Amino acid sequence: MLSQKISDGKPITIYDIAKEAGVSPATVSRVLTNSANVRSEKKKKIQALIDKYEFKPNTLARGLADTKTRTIGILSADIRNPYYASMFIACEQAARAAGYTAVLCNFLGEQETEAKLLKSLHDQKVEAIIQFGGRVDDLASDEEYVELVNRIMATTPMVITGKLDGTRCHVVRIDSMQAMDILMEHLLALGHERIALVGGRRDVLSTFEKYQRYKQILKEHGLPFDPQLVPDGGSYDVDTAYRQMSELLEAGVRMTAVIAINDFSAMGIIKCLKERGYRIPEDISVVSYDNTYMTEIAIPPLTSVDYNYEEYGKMLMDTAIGLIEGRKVSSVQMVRPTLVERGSSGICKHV
Amino acid sequence: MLSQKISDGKPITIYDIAKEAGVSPATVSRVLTNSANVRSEKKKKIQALIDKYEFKPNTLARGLADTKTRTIGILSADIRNPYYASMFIACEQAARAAGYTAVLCNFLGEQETEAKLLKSLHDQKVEAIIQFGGRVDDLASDEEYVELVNRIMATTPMVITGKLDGTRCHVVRIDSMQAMDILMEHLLALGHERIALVGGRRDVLSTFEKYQRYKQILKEHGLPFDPQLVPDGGSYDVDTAYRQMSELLEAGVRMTAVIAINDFSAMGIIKCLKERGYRIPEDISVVSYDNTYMTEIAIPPLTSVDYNYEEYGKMLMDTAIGLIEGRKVSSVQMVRPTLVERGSSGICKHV
DNA sequence: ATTGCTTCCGAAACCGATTACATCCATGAG
DNA sequence: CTCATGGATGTAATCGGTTTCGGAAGCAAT
Repeated sequence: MLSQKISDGKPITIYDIAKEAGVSPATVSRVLTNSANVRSEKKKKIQALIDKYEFKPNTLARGLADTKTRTIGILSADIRNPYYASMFIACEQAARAAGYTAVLCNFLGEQETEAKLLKSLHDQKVEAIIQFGGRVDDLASDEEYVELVNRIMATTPMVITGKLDGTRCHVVRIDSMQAMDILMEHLLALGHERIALVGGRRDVLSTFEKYQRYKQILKEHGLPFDPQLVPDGGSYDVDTAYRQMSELLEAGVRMTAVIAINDFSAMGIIKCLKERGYRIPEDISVVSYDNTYMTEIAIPPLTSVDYNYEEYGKMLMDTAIGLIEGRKVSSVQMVRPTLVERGSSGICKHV
Repeated sequence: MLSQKISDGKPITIYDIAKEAGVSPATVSRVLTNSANVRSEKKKKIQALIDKYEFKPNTLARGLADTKTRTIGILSADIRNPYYASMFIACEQAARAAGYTAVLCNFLGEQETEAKLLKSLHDQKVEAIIQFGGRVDDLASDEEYVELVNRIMATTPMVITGKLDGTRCHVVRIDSMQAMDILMEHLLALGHERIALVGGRRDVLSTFEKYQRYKQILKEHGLPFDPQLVPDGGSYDVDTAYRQMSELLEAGVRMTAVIAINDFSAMGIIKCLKERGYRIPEDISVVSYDNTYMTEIAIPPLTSVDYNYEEYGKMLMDTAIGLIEGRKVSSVQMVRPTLVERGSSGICKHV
């Protein structure tokens, strides 16, 4: 019924199985790990006992013996962000499927904690570390952090979602350029030409890339670039976007569509627009990135770019496990974003 | 700089420290665990070496030796729910502060996975298990699950957020009655008398209690109870609440306020009301439970009952750790909810 | 100096697995 | 009929700590 003999005092060990089967512990271990041939008659007998007692070898003892913890550390900025939560879930599933355990640590945006937890994961002897959020997503590498990561990587492979120049971290990230292409194509096709880009900080890699791509696309389409449409120094939360949008409108900047850097920002933008009597999408279209459940909550529902979290998380984890198990893994992989059209974007009527 | 000698091949062991300090490994262990007196002179010397090499005892070896993993399992329904995410963060912090590691598992609402993960946590030899969501929150206990939990509890204490009759699980939960009191008091004070209760299923303990308390409060105030105002068989998501609310309105049920079972439901309700031209709170007030960040996103911002997640998570973890360390812990503890007033509730004008 | 207590500390057992090495046996080749 | 060969298995070392046990050292009182 239940794993191990729980009601007894001491749990079953490999020795108990060995004794009852009339073999040595080594042989039991061999069938447990399938590491060597065992006469099929004995093998069956041993297996029967393992099943009978639902014997599970002690993780610690095993780990100590073969120096493998079968554990992967996940360093996350803040799991309360639905974006990270979705990725974690995918990682967790992938890990479990491969026989690993994922250990989650949140540093809550604090750089000191970020470093501390990274060390701590390493000390716990996780076999690989996946990090999303924090200094691995910044445009410029933090020297101190690079040094730390490099020391850790001497023994433990790391997979990150951004970049960290000066390290050999494996990277699995979203193709931000393409993410911008998708939204711009969508909006341009609807006839929009004055498109604002609100939220985010350009010292974050993905945000910077979107900004660059935004300019490039305009140029490719022969459209003018108006710096007023792309305020920097925002953030990724509702309030900041609300404020930024207010400033834009108060400055008299005209636009027919807004690209929000994420769904939170979009919510702030929508709030601001509605308060001022704008209709969405009739007067102004709003689109965003992340495709979290907020998109369904918004009125109207929000057109957003989905980052395919399941696939993303699985790629992160598969990469980590691949590195652990010595498989060849490409050092940079891209996740393809996809557009999810909803009611917040529509034809531009101001042309 | 960095924990352990990372760049070297082999990490430092207690033997290395012992040798360099000219003492036995046992003595080093004693200062490490502070388990016995060591002449202060030697102690200092040993401590200096520990600091110098940033030596961290191998977790697995230590765990194997003293049969303590210093790990606490957290079984969660789905961390993507911001409610659970906040609780997990609080648990994680409390665990870390006490020298434990929290291991998170999500069963995503699947009962089979729920049981499997519970067993798996036990097999991993976590020292205690905290569960939120799933069958521990149901009104009626699932027999099969009770049996499983009882076997696990023979060796591993469990702390849950609801109840599980037939087990000795420790309980830390929200005072649902009080949570209802708070909202009803708030609405009654504003003059509302026809108050709908939308969302949730009454086979969930907390929802059932709220429903019961709702009726009781009406009675205490001499107000009539109209079953039409309290549809059952809902859920905790946006869409279901949206549908339920639509049905209510189409059936011609009149009301001046709606209590949503959680913020998600509230969002569905608001959406429904707005689509039909109702103004909030002028025509109908909407209030809810959970006080997640959705409350700030809503237009108008949502009056909601906060469950004090930090305190809640910390209580859960402190209880778990207390049980592990053999302290006396009361078997049922209640978390006090608090009201957060925002713009979605206002004076009843229909009197 | 002897006795009696503590206090301090080292040797060795132990936690529960994996695995290197040695041994044994069976089999097919010569 | 022997010998080489290789598969199956057991013995024992090992992983890196903690902990029991008992001896040695320190100190006060006699």
